[in-house]
Amino acid sequence: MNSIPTSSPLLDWYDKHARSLPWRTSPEDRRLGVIPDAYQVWLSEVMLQQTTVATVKDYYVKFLSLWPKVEDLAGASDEDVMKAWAGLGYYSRARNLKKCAEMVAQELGGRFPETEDGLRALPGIGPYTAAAISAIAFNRKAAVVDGNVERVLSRLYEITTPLPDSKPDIRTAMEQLTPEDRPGDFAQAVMDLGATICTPKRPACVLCPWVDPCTARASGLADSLPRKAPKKAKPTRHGVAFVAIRQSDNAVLLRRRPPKGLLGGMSEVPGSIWSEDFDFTTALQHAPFPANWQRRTGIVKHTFTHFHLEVTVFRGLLSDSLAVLDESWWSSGDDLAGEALPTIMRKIVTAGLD
DNA sequence: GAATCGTGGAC
DNA sequence: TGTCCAAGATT
Repeated sequence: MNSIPTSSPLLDWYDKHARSLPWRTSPEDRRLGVIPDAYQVWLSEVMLQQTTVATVKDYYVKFLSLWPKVEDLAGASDEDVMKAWAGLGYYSRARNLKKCAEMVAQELGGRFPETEDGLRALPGIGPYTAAAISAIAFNRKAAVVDGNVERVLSRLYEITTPLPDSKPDIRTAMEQLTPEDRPGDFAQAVMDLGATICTPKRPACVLCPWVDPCTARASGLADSLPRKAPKKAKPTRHGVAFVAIRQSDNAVLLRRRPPKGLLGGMSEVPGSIWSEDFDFTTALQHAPFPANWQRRTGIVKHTFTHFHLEVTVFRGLLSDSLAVLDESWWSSGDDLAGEALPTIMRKIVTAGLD
């Protein structure tokens, strides 16, 4: 055992075991000369940033159906894009997606740049996504480094330095490992290997095409790599939210969040800020208007990237339609279902309507 | 360099 | 129930 790692065994494995995904050009089709659509590659890669394949699939199909070409997406309204993205998370991706589509359609003649530098200049495209698009859509040699690659190469070369300090070494290794011939398939092969064989826990080393050259496998360290710097604890923030219900049609009062920051540009029900030392004695001061607000039993709990949230929900039943306040609107039925409501807000609305 | 920025599934 | 973490980018 302990040969020098090369791309060949992995590419051979990929030819047999590549996952079939809606945005992927299979190795067979590639051999037949099928050219991937850069728009489709870009769309999928942005959606896949920190998001699982299973979650992305339906959103990808929906977006491609709504906006088949980059010009279609560029011509869509910001609101429609945010509505279609609702629930997928990391909403700055959706804002940047729209900006990027506009730049490609209006300034680049509808064609995505082929180089990493050219791609990197577009909003929402960082080092990973630029390399992925360049390699997958344009068959250019680029070191595609994502979380899978970090894990697979940390084990293959037994890199014991904790992430993120080990990133430079991992990048260098990926640059040297990536073949001139099939850089896109190779990148996807490493990612498929990481997703199905070289998994974070209990890797299936006996099935791995790189088992021979894998030094972590030889030393028994595979399942303990990569090492990572310890994470910070999440504090818990509290707040209140108000579900105003128009009794005639069960419409709910909504408003827009500020364009940047947490859930930026998305819709919400009126409520307080969320803080660690929220003062519940002033809860009703955050209501959109005076009413017979009734506290719902149970608290809506949600966890964001860097804090836990516990929201106390109030419901108010309105017999007459009040004059709608600044930048607010009523929404019911199919309209409500299609609103740009992030998951936390859907939980709150559900709690209010129960 | 460290923080910010969502969500759902696996264990 | 809590933690991990998934095809990261931006500031």
